[in-house]
Amino acid sequence: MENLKEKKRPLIILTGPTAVGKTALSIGLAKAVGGEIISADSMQVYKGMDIGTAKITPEEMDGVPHYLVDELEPWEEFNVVVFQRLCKKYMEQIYAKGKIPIIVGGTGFYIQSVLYDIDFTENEADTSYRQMLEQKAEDEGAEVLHQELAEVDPESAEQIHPNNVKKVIRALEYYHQTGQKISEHNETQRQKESPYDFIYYVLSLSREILYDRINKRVDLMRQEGLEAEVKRLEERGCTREMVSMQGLGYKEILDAFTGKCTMDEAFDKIKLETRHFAKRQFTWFRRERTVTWLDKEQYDGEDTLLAHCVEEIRERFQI
RNA sequence: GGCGCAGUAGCCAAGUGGUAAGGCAAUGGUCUGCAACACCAGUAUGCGCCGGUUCAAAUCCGGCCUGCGCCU
Repeated sequence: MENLKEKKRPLIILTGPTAVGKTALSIGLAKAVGGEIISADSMQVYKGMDIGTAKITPEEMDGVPHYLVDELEPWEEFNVVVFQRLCKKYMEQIYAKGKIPIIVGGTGFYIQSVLYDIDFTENEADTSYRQMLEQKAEDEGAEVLHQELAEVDPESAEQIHPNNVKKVIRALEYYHQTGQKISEHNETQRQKESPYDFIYYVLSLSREILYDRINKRVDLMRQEGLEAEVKRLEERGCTREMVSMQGLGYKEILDAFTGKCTMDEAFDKIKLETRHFAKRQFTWFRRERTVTWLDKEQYDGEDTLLAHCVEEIRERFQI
């Protein structure tokens, strides 16, 4: 057992709510410990979406290799499964170079998928059943689908609220494709131990300061031309239905373009929804097992914080 | 100074005698193929203040305070 543990490879995770300052810390960290960065961010993968995602610039990267930033076109689909596959691939490349992968980003679910190597493989692209269910939900109501789920997988039905149509459909789809209950599958996945020797940092700030930073950051995005950025994407054929255009800051401005609201309202909404997002991220990280909280206010400046992390990492991984 | 209207949670707001709707915000939570998604749960022993009528008052009566409008 002890032997097996020795074999686990090192992995550093740096996450935290949006606008907390992950990017700034990540570069110093990568340089100090010999790491390369893989972004765990559902929106920064997209090319042409720079301002609204507060994407790191090539200059800011300062020579540190980054993966999963600017890799997909906005009309391509990105989701956990794709993320997991690519992330694992890049991790292998990084290990092969004798470096340590550092996963940086705020999408908790993506991090979890790699950290615990969650098993998603069970079907191929056939979406007809799902589409049928979506149609059914629309025609007959969410309750009906939930009833169906209750018949095949009562545990899931109990856990998933009837109004949460997306999750109900996924559970039904899973059962349809595998003949097994997703509640059981989830339970076994939850028992998994991470195949990595990891340090999971969650950078945090008090709500008050963070919300203030979010508001200011959105104001800055507006100044830097977020509106023009969205316009460009729209001209290239991006629509609200695309995964990329569901990102914060994109869907709202698209709405303003179609006259659903004024531009001022759109920006206010972006601020509000970004704050909501940050709150959800806190909820996620709070219940995540084995995380190391890094409260920025407890440290005397970024350098001190960085030094603390570097020391901890070196000791832990013996480098 | 006089007359009129208004005063319900952080904000908007329903309620005209029977024991405080709703929305937003704030907060907490769920999440295992759309996750920057989707979804859920609370939040006024209290209706500007004081007193009165009544079995019962946010609702009626009186006074006061504050805001707005009009008049002098």
